[in-house]
Amino acid sequence: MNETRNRILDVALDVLGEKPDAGMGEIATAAGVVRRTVYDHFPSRLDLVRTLTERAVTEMTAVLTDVNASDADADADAAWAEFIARLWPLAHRYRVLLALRRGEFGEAIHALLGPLDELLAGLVQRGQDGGVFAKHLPAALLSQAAYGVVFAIADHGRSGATLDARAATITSLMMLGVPEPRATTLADNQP
Amino acid sequence: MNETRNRILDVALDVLGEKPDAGMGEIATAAGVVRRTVYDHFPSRLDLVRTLTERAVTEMTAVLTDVNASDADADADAAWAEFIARLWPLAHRYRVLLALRRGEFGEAIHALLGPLDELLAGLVQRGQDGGVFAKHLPAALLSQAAYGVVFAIADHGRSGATLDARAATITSLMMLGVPEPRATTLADNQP
DNA sequence: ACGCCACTGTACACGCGTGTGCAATACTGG
DNA sequence: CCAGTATTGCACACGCGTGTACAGTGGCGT
Repeated sequence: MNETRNRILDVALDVLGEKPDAGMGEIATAAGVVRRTVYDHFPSRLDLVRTLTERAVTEMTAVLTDVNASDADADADAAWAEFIARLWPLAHRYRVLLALRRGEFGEAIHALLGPLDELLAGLVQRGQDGGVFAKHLPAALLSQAAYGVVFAIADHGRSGATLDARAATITSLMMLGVPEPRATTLADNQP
Repeated sequence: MNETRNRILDVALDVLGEKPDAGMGEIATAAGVVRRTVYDHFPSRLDLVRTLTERAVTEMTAVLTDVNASDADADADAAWAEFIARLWPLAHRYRVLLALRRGEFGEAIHALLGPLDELLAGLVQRGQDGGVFAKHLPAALLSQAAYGVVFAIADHGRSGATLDARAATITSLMMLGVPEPRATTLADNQP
């Protein structure tokens, strides 16, 4: 059934989130299904992981493009703050991507994440050009570092606490070069 | 011979730096030795990794305690800047620790790194108490995030370029709450 | 009732990395 | 030159995860 497939996907995200190198067996059991069944839906482990990643990229890209569209006129720091706020629930859910990017399928995963990386870099670049973000690092690196920290914080105490969302927003803004008072204000002005 | 042992250790650091999940075979070959020989020096893979980690912790701790001692009177941000500057060559060398911390021996490695983490948190705490570091995150988390970024940058373009040391120092200082002008100054005042 | 379909259960082949055993061989210091 | 030690070269056992094969079972709609 298609419901089973989605359940496997959801459970896999949880399981891999806790243990990135979990095997098909563990995932199957956690999904209340037999290993063989998982292979019926996903011919190989890579297929599973790829599907998961595509899902993540799709959702995150949607958020980022939406933010870019609605804040096209605002300062990049405000856009970033809104992005992180809306990204937060996803960041915790897909925190496993951090670990997945290195190891086994790193190559394949990295490729899927590529387009998102470019969007991110673009936003940071806009901020640097506008003078709201610092230029101690090229946009490509700085954006990676900043959202890497966001994911790292999301991985922390294991829950999507709103408190942490605030901290993640502030921290990432500061490392982007936004002064603390302004960063705090932006983080608190989020819905 | 003891020289062989050290060579294995050195090579293992390189190999694992490139590919954290490299097997004993790859390490042995890279060291110009047979797999069996590696096992003569390190009974298990964990022994090898643990030895490597202990070495890293020892060297890094030495740097941090030394900095703490010589800058006990200075502001924490200056101490941090000096710490990163002196840590830099090691950070690149031991960048593999980032990956090692998760996966297989994560537990064991984490334990070894514990004492160092505390030192780090202590320094950040001092900065927070002194008002030079921001308090958007508890010292324990903030310190982890900050030196995580340093290692991440060290892992980037694959060389211990001095330029990157500067960027790493600035970035970490800013996320600790140090305003950009001050962060830049501190980064440039390093020997 | 019947057939379709998802899922189960079990078994097997395969590759791969770990760790061990042991005889043979190179090397080094006295 | 000889002894002792480091290193080599296989061989093997083991565990583990992947991916496949195939017969069996349960539900569900028509």
